[in-house]
Amino acid sequence: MTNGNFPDKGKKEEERSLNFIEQIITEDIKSGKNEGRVHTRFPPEPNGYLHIGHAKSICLNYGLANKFKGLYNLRFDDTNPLTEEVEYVDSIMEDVRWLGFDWEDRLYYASDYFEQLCQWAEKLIMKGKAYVCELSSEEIAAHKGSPTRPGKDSPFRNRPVDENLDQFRRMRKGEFKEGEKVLRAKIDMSSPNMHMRDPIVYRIIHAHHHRTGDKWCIYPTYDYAHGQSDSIEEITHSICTLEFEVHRPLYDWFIRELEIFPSRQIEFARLNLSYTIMSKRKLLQLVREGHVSGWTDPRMPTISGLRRRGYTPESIRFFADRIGVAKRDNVIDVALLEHSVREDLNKIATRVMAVLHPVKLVITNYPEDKSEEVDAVVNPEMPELGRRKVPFSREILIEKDDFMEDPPKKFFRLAPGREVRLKYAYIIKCEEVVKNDAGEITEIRCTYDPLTRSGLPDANRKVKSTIHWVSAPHANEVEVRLFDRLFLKEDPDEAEEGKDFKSNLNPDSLKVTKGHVSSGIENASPLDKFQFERLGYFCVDEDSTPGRLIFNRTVTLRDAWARMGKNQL
RNA sequence: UGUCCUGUGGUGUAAUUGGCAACACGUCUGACUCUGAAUCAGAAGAGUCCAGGUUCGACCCCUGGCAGGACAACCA
Repeated sequence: MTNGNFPDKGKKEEERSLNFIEQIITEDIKSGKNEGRVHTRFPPEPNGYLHIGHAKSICLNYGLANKFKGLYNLRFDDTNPLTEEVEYVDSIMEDVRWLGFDWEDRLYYASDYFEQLCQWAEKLIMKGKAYVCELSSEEIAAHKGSPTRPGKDSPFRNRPVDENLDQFRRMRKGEFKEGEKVLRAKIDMSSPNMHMRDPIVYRIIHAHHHRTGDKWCIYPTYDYAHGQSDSIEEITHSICTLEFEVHRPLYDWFIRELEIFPSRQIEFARLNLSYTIMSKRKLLQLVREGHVSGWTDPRMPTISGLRRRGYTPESIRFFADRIGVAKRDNVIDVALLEHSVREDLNKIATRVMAVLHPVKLVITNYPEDKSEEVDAVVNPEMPELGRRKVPFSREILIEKDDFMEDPPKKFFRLAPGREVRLKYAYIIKCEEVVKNDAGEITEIRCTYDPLTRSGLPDANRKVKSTIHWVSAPHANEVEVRLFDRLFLKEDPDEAEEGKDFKSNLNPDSLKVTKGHVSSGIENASPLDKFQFERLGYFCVDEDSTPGRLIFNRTVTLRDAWARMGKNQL
């Protein structure tokens, strides 16, 4: 895995200062902790698709291991059979692999550790550090107190060890109903840290698990399973997001009581992106309620959505690298993500001319029966890819926006009496505008100067701008999906009273239109990336059929003209 | 009226035994241009949450505030 298109990255890596996690690891190595070994892991729960926030975590974990010549594991945190599915397991593996990370033979599941976890639970019981509690979930909550009020002991707290052991084994055998009993760690009901108030270790769930089937009816909770899984895999640095900071004393408590390998938990601030939601729950809601076409909808911040949108793994890794790692809450400007793709796509995307909002242009002094081929570059950033022929004829289509009947001073595209260069072809001059009864422009009539054909010795007369075009009789018709941000507000959760994030959904986040493309896309297949010159980057969608290509707009090009308009408002 | 975490340009991240704040995105100029892209050159923008203290000197150390966030799921 390289960042070939981002040359500054690898070069400056040495000089770049370390983030706080790298500093911790550096110190650990220096002090000889874990014999200098570094082993990280990415532990997704298979209850949804991975999103760009996960990408940050994946790049962090795998990047750390790479940097310190260590190892990384992929581990599914599958301790809740109610919400987890194989569909998610599969998508997660695909996404991590696509991002460019290879876990080799280190693919694990927390569910593989259920037996060990259960043995350790018995160990806690025998040490008098865990007990079976028969309070209802409401009663347990009530006994828990609040952050500012201490809790009360459960009446089952001082059960004898034998009884606890017997009860727990009967829980495992399936003798009880869900919610009837739980196993709790015996710590401190008056701890200022809520997580230390006799947290639940095992609960009864009579449900089919995607991997263990019906073997188990008791399942470990996150707090109990996660740290122990880290320990079993001898993870040295267990990196997670900030909300688990308050769990760390409990994480350490289990490891200490069980006397097992001491993994160390380190927390960092999760990624937030402007105009984007990152909550799996809310993303699921968008999917279920049909606001998007699914988890892979190109407007979704999911890895699979971004992939379908036309993002490259390189661009996402570059982005993850740029945003940094720290502990303070942050909101990254979505413009940085867009900058990341543009930077990569500029270098790799094949150039093609396409007109999305066409208006007919007739070159009146061009012979009616003639057509020719002009010479175009495949990608100016990679001249070695060679050149391509583009058909040209008397009738072409140009972008509506590239013509103005009564242009302001700053507009230097086509207008009556003005000259403009047709990219790769001739300089033309607008002579006449034809309108229909409604006053709409139906045709622009121009003359061309045959001596200005690109490549000719006298072709380089200065004109104010160059526009793209498509020969009307040769145009390939395609479907184009123009995406815009899914939410109108920078913080989608900022909604009016009684409304939620969905009230900020952008009604125009998807516009479907017909595109007319010149040659160059004949052999395109899904995920192929193009730049439609002067418009943006586009990617072939998987919904394409042999007869009809569908293009997704990944991002527009930066557009100084559009920005001028924005500033005037 | 708890515990823990965090506070540096618009945004994000730096400043590594304390030496008057750097980089990226964004913004704005200008050059170049057969993509109003890319590229190149440049500019504006923070005096580091506040108040004390230690020190020749503090973003960095100490004290006290203030602000924001996390924690009361048999979710992870």
